Amino acid sequence: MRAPKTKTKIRQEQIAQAALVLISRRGLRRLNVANLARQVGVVPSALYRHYQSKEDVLEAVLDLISRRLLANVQAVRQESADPLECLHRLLSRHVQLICDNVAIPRVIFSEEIFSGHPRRRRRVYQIIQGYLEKVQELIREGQLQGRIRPDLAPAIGSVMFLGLVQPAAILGLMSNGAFDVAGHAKEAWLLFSGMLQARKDGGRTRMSISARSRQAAKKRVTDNYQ
Amino acid sequence: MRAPKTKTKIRQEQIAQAALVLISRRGLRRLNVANLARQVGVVPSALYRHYQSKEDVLEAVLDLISRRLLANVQAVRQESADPLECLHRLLSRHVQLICDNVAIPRVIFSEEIFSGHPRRRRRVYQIIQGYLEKVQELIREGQLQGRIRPDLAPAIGSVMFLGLVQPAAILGLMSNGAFDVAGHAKEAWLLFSGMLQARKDGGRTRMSISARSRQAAKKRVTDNYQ
DNA sequence: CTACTTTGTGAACAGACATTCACATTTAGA
DNA sequence: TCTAAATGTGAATGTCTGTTCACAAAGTAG
Repeated sequence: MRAPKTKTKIRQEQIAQAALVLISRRGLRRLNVANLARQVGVVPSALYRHYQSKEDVLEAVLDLISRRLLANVQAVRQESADPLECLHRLLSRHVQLICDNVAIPRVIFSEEIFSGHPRRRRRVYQIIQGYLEKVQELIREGQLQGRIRPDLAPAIGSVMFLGLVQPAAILGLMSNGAFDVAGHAKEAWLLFSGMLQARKDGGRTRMSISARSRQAAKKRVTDNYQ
Repeated sequence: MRAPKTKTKIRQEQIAQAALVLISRRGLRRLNVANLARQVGVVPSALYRHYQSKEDVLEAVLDLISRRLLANVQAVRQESADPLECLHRLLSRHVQLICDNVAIPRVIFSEEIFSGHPRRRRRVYQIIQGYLEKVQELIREGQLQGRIRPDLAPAIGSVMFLGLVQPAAILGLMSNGAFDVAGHAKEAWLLFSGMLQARKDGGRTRMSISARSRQAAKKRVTDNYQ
């Protein structure tokens, strides 16, 4: 049976999506051109009309992942104006995303990335850094509003934020879903958010953070943007 | 040139070590029997005198990793009696270990594991769980001594502990060492240990934690051991 | 010294896999 | 309608890689 001819732009999208599905199902390791073609509904050699190599397909998959990650950031920003609440929602969405789409951690943690062509590794690094940037922005805004302790370096906080999900995600993958990722994230958030709001000294109430600290946070934001 | 005959027990150790070295250098993906044999100083087929398959070599590598992880736990327990101090030292040692030995995160995060034979995946899961167990014990002891807040579930705390290093380790891998793993761990520990010691209510000093909370922690220890 | 076991070697095999190419079919533009 | 470009197909190729096997050399027990 012959597959209907389809514009390259659309096929490229189909192929990337199909790859994501297959990776979710069987892992990056067992993603080969034959399976990918079958999933799309064409013959292996047809893929080469739309991508120059398997490498390029992988790159497209990375773009897909990046877009989905950043879409979550955009979504939570529209749902709430409170940075702390945004972070909370982002955590939930992130968990949801990687649970629905196991391919994401599979690809991000994959050996193929670490030891693969440096170009691909740099791409993944960019993706993670891009995501971290967004988290840092939220942290800075929280500091400006006095909802997050001003002595927290946003760079550290953002990586710790990732740390709330990442080990859990890995355990979830390896336990075949037995490990309760969402449950962990929920508990971990309670502790983490407590830490975000903690005061170094015990004297003041949560909302009356000193003006000097607020100034420091403001300065850091400015520094980071220049 | 012919390699000297060597007892299987010793060769097995050599092969596993060599594999770890090669994985550190070039990644699990590019570890093949040819390279491995060359590193050991024998011919490919010779490996099959000592291991039944490449799978088995990988298994031996996992054992090696497990032993090194647990050795750190044992070491810090001898260095200090204070559970909190133990955790701190464990963190430092862990960072040191994975920096010196990039193969460990490479293997643990590898796709080969997630999507490889279920037996291997279960083995890695066991290794991580074993490590987490030890961390949980330290947390429980800290709770008994009133140094760690009693309302923290050790299981959550232990996974969060892992989260202090894991994302950093990945960033370290992908940035080619540009990301400062040790620096992050240091900062993250300050925040994390603050969280461990935080009180839910603001009324008491750190050392006079309520007897009831201590009792709760004690009970959890008992529950977990039966 | 002899016989048996263990370890090492080189060659060869087999399967998986990405990629190429000549040819067929469909689409789009003039 | 005619032609050229775009897309799909089947077969074939070459490479990488784990594994096997018959044979050689070294150790070991009697």
